[in-house]
Amino acid sequence: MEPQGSRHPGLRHALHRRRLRLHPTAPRHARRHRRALPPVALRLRRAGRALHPPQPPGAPRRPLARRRLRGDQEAHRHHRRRGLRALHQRAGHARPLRRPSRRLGLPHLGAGTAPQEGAARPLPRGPRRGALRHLQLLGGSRRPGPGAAAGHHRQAALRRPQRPGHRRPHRPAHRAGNQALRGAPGARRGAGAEAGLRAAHPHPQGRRHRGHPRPPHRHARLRQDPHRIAPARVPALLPRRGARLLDHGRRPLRPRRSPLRRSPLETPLIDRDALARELNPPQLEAALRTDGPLLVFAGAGSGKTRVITFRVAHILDEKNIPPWRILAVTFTNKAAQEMRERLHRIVGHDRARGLWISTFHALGARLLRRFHERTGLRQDFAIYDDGDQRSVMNRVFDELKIDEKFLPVRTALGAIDRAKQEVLEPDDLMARAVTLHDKQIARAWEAYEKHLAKNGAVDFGDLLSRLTRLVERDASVREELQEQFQYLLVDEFQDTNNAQYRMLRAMVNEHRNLCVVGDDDQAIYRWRGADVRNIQYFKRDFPDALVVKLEQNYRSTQRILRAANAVISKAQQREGKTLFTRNGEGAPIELLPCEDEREEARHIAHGVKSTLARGVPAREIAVFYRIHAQSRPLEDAMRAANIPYMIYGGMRFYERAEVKDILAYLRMVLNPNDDVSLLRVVNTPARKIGKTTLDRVTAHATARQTSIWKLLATGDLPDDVGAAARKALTGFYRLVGEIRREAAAMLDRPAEVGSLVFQKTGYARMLEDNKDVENETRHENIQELLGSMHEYAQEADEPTLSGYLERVTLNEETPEGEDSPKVSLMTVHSAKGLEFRAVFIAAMEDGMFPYKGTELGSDPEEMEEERRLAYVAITRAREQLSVSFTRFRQIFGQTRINPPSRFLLEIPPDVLSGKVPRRHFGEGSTPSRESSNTWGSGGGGGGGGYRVERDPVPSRAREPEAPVVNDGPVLVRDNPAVGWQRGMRVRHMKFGTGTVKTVLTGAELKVEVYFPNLGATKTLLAEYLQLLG
DNA sequence: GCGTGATTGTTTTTT
DNA sequence: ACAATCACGC
Ligand SMILES: Nc1ncnc2c1ncn2[C@@H]1O[C@H](COP(=O)(O)OP(=O)(O)OP(=O)(O)O)[C@@H](O)[C@H]1O
Repeated sequence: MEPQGSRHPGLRHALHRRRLRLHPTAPRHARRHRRALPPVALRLRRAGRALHPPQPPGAPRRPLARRRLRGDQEAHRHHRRRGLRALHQRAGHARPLRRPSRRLGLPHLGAGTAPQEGAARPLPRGPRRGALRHLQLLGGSRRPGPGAAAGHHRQAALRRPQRPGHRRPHRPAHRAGNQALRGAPGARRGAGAEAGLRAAHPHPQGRRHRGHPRPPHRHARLRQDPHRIAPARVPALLPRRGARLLDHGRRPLRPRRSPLRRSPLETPLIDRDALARELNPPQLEAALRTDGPLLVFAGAGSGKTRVITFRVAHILDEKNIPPWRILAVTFTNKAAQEMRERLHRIVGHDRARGLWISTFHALGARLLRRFHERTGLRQDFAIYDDGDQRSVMNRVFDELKIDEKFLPVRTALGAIDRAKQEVLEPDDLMARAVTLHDKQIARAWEAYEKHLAKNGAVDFGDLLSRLTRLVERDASVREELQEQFQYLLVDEFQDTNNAQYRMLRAMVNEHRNLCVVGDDDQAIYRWRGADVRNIQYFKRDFPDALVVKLEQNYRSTQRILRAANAVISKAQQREGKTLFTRNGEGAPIELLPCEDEREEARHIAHGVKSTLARGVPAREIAVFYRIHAQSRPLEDAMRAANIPYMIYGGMRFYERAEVKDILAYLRMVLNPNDDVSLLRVVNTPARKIGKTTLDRVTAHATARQTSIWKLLATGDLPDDVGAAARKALTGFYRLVGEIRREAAAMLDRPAEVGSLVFQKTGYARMLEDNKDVENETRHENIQELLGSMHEYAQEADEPTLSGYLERVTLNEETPEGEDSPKVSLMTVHSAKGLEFRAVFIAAMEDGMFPYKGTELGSDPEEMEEERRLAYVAITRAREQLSVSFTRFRQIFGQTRINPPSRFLLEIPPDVLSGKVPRRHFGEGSTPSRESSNTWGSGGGGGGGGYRVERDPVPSRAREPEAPVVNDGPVLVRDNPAVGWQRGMRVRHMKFGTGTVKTVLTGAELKVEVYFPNLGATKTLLAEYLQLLG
């Protein structure tokens, strides 16, 4: 297998690079340059959006009149008025997807047979769709894409191996849930994982399992079942949510993947019987009680999302409510995507079309565009990301002469963001400002808003606060929305903030059909302003709400659940809930003690390999870490082990300078008054427009209360701008003007505009002139960007440049999915809501996970959130969970020595494969090199533990650059304080007593010590410290 | 105006 | 470790 990896949105994808033949840089070669400029052979593809659901093959595009759904009529009028301008969000449009008609290797789904929400099914395999699409592209029904990018795309597609269609067993492959591993679900029912749980339910045997009666003891099942379904034959064994990740969110666009998609008519309606089959009694109640307020309050894996999806299905199918009257929202893109996907699966693409399923932010963007004239925004307003915000704020600070030392820009922006979460305005902040600091913030905010307005932009926070304010204050908007949205549903409600909750409350109409679903134990976004108390507020505000509790977990093994429950039970404030499972005991949770993070990564890679060897498909395996910075060694190890993996988040593709440059030009195409974008690119490529000139022009623009562009247009430049600079500025003005004129006719083809920009601005030339590897990479990245635009244009209903830019800033762009399954690497935060058969959690150490809250005097709430995060992490696992921790960890340029996570110590020993050592060095025992892998009690313990053979060659971490790691034990032996570690009490002759915060290694052993009486942390040589107690 | 080398922070998690 | 910013010299 080819090593491959990808990062999304900033994808690293070596294999793909090769396929694309964009350039021959070998991954290894490329990697060398990653530091400076990660080589990104990003293959972004426009992901499926429920907002723009596809149409089945051959389905005629619905007539405009019908597609133009109520709520968007107004927007549509605008659209007409303004031509093709920036109208990209409308319900219910679909571009016909060209794909082969499929035959289904499925038993007939009888009427009334509810499709399994989470269940994947065997699918017929036609030619690869991606390839097909491209072939058709070549066929020329579409205009040729932009230059090289499109060409590469096409060629790449052509070159990609075309696997022959696989034969699928003629039975619905249920998801390989922990239960039901043998009893194939009833064909009749098309049921999923829970099939095995229902004694009453018939169990027609799958071919493979014929003759294996369901074992009487569920217990034994997990461990015993040797009959894992071979992954290769059952691609349908997708992780429920992981599927989205790995299948790259295009599922909704891929009807052929769904067995339900033979034709819309064959997607069975979700009638009461179907519901009753698919849901347990409390779930059923929650799904059926469509009217009035409802709170589903339940632990992880209890089927909350399932309730939402079936409830929507029920509203659609039984109550015949048109889809555009149903709004389902959550906080993260992933959760939204998940709902969307599941809904499409159970209800079919056709009936799901037009549902409003989105994140709060995307909803904000969509509605603000629809009502833009009520808020004084342009319809195609830009959305500013962090960097843009910072650059606006820098300018404001210059203007107001605020000293960054006194008030860091990030502090100001943070305060503003928080204020926006509370739907406040600058005046409110000013009114409650006490200190000069507060006042400066309020002043800065005011100026900041002026700049946004002038630039025709909003920031992330605005998407929420402006919409909330609008709905709360503008009666006509409110009425319109209340009229439109008859049913509101919120997933992950515990992670909503004030603005979001208020938005919901304002949008709900007199019927109050608001269903919220959440789990206080999974509240992990407090740091972003989310407030779990919204659950309480909901009960207060809707006292007659039906509260449904779900207590059965359908996801995890007994052991995993016990571990999770143990960790969360120690949480300070929680409502408390029961959560049990009828699933099997499962394998012990495997402990992987490691020397350092490289070894840890190798162990994990090894573990992943064995898991794969056991037949668990790659897409059912995930590695979690607390922070992105941990991903690198993991990636390296995966690559070294030839494990296909995919990584999420981290350094984003769209944050790369060259990409942002092009995007900035594109924003200028839409709105040249966008000073932020202008300043970004005015001298890129270099045009001899220097800082001095720009400072002057900027100041002038501020003084004139106008945009830089307008100054250029009128020639109203400050006197002290010299002739050369003037000329350069005029040149830039002309250039952008020309581009804009040319682009005007192709705003519906973003990639062409992108290509135009790339060429005309001289950006392409700049990269070609100096052909070093970095520039090649940049070039490649831009090609990828163009490729993603092209994809977007192909798959969006109504592609617009503004629509593309919005997708990018809202992070909705998802990575291209090769069909090859991949192991997922992601942060725990991104994992929320997903589930995997096998999960590896890295760095379970105090100081890494929990990452925060371990220091003296830190907010206890931080630790609480870490705990909940640990709960989330553990509960993602269905069958197998491995946790690792290291003795030495190099992170942020330091080597730290952390004890194993306190959360591990709280897990009952009987669910673990071994003992968790309390600290790294046992009393008196100086770990020697050869025993370094067996400190603690090693991973031997219960079944499933494996030992990773020691690398005969010393790992790089132990080579010269980190001699202390090598000699660690020796140094430690030299010092009476055996084994320094965090949390130790020490005395220093000057500073008194303190607590060890961090153990650093270098030429000498240093530690960071916090001295409470000083209120400060000092870095000291360990030899000056005396160990207490 | 531009390129360089030094310095200085900064590194959680997401929209 | 690393990026972004700054100071300096051409
Ligand atoms: N009644 C049921 N019968 C069979 N399977 C079920 C049932 N309810 C839920 N499941 C399955 O259990 C798993 C967890 O469900 P779901 O994701 O909806 O839970 P959740 O409460 O949203 O979890 P989380 O809070 O962790 O996001 C899914 O695979 C789902 O299909």
